[in-house]
Amino acid sequence: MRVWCRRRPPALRRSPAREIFPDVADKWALLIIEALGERTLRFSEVRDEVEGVSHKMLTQNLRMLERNGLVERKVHPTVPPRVEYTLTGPGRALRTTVDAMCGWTHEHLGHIERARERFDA
Amino acid sequence: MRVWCRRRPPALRRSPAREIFPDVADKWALLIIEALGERTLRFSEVRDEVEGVSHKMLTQNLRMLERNGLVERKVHPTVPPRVEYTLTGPGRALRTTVDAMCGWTHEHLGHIERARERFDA
DNA sequence: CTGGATCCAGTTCGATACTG
DNA sequence: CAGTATCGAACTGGATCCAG
Repeated sequence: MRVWCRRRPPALRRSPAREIFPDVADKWALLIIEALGERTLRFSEVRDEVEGVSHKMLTQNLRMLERNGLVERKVHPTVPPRVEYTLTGPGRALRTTVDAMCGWTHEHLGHIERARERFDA
Repeated sequence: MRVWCRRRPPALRRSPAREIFPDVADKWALLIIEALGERTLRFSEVRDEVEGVSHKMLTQNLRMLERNGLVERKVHPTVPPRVEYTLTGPGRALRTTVDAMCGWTHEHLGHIERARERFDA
């Protein structure tokens, strides 16, 4: 298994990875992954954790993440149904990079806000 | 300056960081940041580097990145005009996390493709 | 509770044309 | 070359309703 994190990864141009990228570089996808973290959450719990996500967006994105093997979906055959979502190994690996991105956001919040003020003037 | 990368960053819910996040967690924004890297590129060079980006998307996103202080825009008053884009400090910091995400994509490409086949069946 | 389907308002995006 | 403006097609996403 190649470890790309050490050196600069290859360009995304014309790469098959480029086809994956849009699924991953998406606001809702990343927020859902971040919300799940190490936990196992029910559909409604994820919805409560991810501020502002609509029912539709949540199902769509959870389905997409499941399709890509980032999230495991476990259905309990009860009534009412209970469906639980958990990050898979690769999903958790991606989460660490999302964490870094969230960390970056918090760290540079001030810089960004100042830059915006300057720009908007 | 708090360093969030060590521990898990705070939740994005109801945070001012959450307002920044959509700008950053965007396909074109991340691809542009990745394309710039440590280099200084002209508008047309960025366009050539970022596969499939339209003129309009590129201007919009470069403007947005500039507004957020992630990219510096330098105009040379020549004719024809020459405009160069470079990542700022925070921009370069973000790029390292984007690198990690690209690395993750390459590393887990196989897993994702297999998961997709399974799911689509 | 979970989730699929439908409708449609609003947005996005690409193409095109035009400016300095 | 870089950038803006405009237009229409395509898509997105939210609301709603129904089903298991």
